[in-house]
Amino acid sequence: MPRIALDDIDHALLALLQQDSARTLAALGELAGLSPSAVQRRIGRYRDAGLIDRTVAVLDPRKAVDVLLAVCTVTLDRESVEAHEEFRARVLANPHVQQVYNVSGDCDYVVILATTGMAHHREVADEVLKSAPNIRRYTTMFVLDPVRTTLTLPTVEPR
Amino acid sequence: MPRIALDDIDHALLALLQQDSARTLAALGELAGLSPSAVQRRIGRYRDAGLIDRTVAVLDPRKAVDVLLAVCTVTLDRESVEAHEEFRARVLANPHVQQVYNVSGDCDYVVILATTGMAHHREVADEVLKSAPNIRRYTTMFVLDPVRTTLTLPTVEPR
DNA sequence: TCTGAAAGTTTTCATCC
DNA sequence: GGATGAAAACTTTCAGA
Repeated sequence: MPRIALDDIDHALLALLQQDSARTLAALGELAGLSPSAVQRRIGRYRDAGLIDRTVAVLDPRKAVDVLLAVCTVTLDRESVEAHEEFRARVLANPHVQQVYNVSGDCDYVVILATTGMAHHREVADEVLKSAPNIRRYTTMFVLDPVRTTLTLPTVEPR
Repeated sequence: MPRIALDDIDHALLALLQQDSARTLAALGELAGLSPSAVQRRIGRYRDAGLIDRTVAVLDPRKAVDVLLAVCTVTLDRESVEAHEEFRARVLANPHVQQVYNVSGDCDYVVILATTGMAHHREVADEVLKSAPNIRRYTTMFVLDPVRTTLTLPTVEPR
């Protein structure tokens, strides 16, 4: 699965697909200046290369009832490979762990938890963070307002 | 646009759609135990209620070339409504601001920036955070590994 | 190798029960 | 909620640049 070379049209298509993937091949072709079949071929290429990981419905966290989001920072006990692996396996096993980033800086991981309320949050946080091994400390910031929630990535701008 | 009552099948459908929205109505019906037309009606209801905000393609940040993610915490100068509004307008105007959360706790906002490299990051961070008004301080944690990146929300579990 | 077009298939949509 | 027919979209194939 080699790296895929992207031209200007690819960047346009990927931007469009990240905004709204429900458009038809014809509509995408119109916007990108390409025929529907050409658009389909390119999208197939993105999928085959793993560049497009999946297509999903995004819920509005303000509309979903009883959603509680929390941003947690996590510092591990020690920088051993085993501690990292154990931590990753544990958070990845929990479907309410929405996002996990291994970071450099003040902490080792930033984790976003998505639960259905404070009771649920305590349950998940306890299992994943509080009563878990290898964790030196963690902080919790509850989300008051999810101002923007996207996963949009830039594709390299052509020069 | 009233709040929508969800039953067990709705929760199953919403979970499925958040995992993979490319499935056909027939496939969804099979999994949820419903006819294709009933599935279509329910999905239409989610859209009308704004519960499903949009459908998007998700890129793999590890496969996308030259993607640099950073998690920033931001503390505003003062807790005035104007300062918050000014900050929100500025970050929302920038497409490389991937996520923004207003939080309670150690800081006021958690921001995730998605750029095409360090030069680009500096440019965006400078515009949005460094040379911006109303910001008392901010921290930057660069992402070494995006272990999990989803926007999956739980829908309330039926009792 | 990539594009565009046409034929054949599947899915979706709207209306009915 | 389920079923049917019409419309639309997608997939495949093929020929040209």
